[in-house]
Amino acid sequence: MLSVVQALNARLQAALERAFPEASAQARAADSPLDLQLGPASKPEFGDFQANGALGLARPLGQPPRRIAEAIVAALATDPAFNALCQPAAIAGPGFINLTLKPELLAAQVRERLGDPRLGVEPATIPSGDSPGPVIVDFSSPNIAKEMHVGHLRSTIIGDCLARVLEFRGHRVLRLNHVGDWGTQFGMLITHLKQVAPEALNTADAVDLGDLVAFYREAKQRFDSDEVFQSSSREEVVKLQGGDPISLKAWGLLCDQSRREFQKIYDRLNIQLSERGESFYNPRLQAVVADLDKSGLLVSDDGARCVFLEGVTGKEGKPMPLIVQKSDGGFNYATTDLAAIRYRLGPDGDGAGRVIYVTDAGQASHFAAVFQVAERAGWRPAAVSLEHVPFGLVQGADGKKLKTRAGDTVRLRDLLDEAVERAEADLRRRLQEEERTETESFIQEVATTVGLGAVKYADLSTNRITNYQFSFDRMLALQGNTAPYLLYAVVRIQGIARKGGDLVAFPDQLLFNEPQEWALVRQLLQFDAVIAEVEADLLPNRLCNYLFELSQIFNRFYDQVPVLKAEEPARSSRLALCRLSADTLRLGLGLLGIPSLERM
RNA sequence: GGGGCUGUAGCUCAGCCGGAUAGAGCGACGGUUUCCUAAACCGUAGGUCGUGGGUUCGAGUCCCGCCAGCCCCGCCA
Repeated sequence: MLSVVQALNARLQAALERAFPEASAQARAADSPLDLQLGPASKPEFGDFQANGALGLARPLGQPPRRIAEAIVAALATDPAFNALCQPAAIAGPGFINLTLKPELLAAQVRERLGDPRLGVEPATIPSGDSPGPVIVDFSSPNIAKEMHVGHLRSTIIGDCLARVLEFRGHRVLRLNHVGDWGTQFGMLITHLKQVAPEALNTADAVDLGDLVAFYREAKQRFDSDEVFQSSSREEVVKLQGGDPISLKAWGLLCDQSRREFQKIYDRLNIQLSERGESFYNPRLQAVVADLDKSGLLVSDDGARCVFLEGVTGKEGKPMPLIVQKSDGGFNYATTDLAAIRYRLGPDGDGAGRVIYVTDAGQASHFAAVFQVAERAGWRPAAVSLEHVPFGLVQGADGKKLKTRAGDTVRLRDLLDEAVERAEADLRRRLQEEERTETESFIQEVATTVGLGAVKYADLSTNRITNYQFSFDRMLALQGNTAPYLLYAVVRIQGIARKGGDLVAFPDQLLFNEPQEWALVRQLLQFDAVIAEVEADLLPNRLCNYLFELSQIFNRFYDQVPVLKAEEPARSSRLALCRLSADTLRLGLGLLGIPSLERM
């Protein structure tokens, strides 16, 4: 209904101009045009929209707000275009203007969306002329030679959802997996493996990933305590970076092995990603430093080469540096991130129009620093935005970082297994209670969809910036703001279809009489506005919240208004609401990365 | 010491550009099934929006101070 909002706003502006021509002209001349503050109604009884602007205009116009509202309402009353959209505007309280759309208009809007695969969501407007660069979503980013753990959960799920929403809007999206596949950790690992498990370095899968993780831990320990080991590790890094074939082969084997493990998780979660790890930027690191030097930003300090940040002071009020080349000549993650920005924005690289980094909130200052340097180096074209999309920690029931009972980090694989197992146990218990019999493949499909969907939904449904408390019991609960509740709403509609409801053919005119129908109509028509919001604010919980409310409103409708047993013409119109509800829920869930079910 | 984030019902959380009487779910208590899957629906109770100031017609929302928790701060990522 965004187009309706736009039209309405234009009518309000016109009414304001006619009611207060001098003041409007003056305000426009002063470059601060009067605004009637059109927004959604805060309560259903106020109608569809409300304009709050009259209150704020009282002072500049020197009149009581109610009289201003009256003048605007009077102007609206004589506007045919307004009258085509709305019932007569009403003034309430101190000067709010309440607007209610005409029922015919709402019914026609619903009719238009039936069978529309976009459900009223406009494709992103592509500026004419040169083709716009892709939107890059940088997410997931596990480390080679480590297993994916709960720390990768949020980035992976949130990043995928944002990418899906942007793709649906019609943007070209590059989903980049910036895996940690380079740097000192490989020096350590390779050096250690040479001594304890040399076969791992020249034979694929000679050791399994779990062992590799253990070797990694050992290597790290030796690195921290053994100076000889430390220096041979550094030599190993130099060899690797220099392209030594033996080191490169070993590195390649390790990466392949990890990659296959990651892919299992991504396949399971149905997540597409293009790997472009840190190593990709290795040949481009030197140029970063050279470029910063050329633009006069580079300063040598204590043997390290760095850029001093503006507006960020450390101890004793001195500006903080961002180190881009260590005193030993090596590069660090800041260099890699800068090289990535330069490549992603540059005409010889991706030429991106928007770059989104989905990483934990702890890296906020790092990204602020890196973005600032990129900015000052002149790498960011004016229209391009670099956005850090931070999220909070995953916590256990104790409010601390989620760990296993033994105190280890939780492997993602185990976490997903447990979600599916619990969903399966729930389902089997329910089947027994209801004396239903279902095939094994049905049980597996439902358990998998519910279990994985619950994990995703729980993560996406809270505002990502806050820490989030992980709880299998809550996310798998059958009622409340959970994946199973939403999935069930879809299933109920499928039930209507199975019992003979035609969800395909509809009359030209839809007729609604019941308040439950109108509530559903109004909610269904908000979909495009919600998608626009998610695209702008990158907050998936807005979409979750919308879908939850839609499910609630649908369930109320389903409970209180008969569909199949209704007489025509009500029956067809109600079936139309069922159809649009199902399509909206399925599409919405799909954008969250959650497939829907026919039965459950 | 500097910076960031958070603080809303017993618990978990929403709250958009500052708008009308601050919302939801869970939990608690009470009700609804000859009817499309009750994995649902309806109702009741529950609040000093951490705290003190300020801005204004109006503040959970904006600004400043303070308190509490978490996170980051030169050669790890």
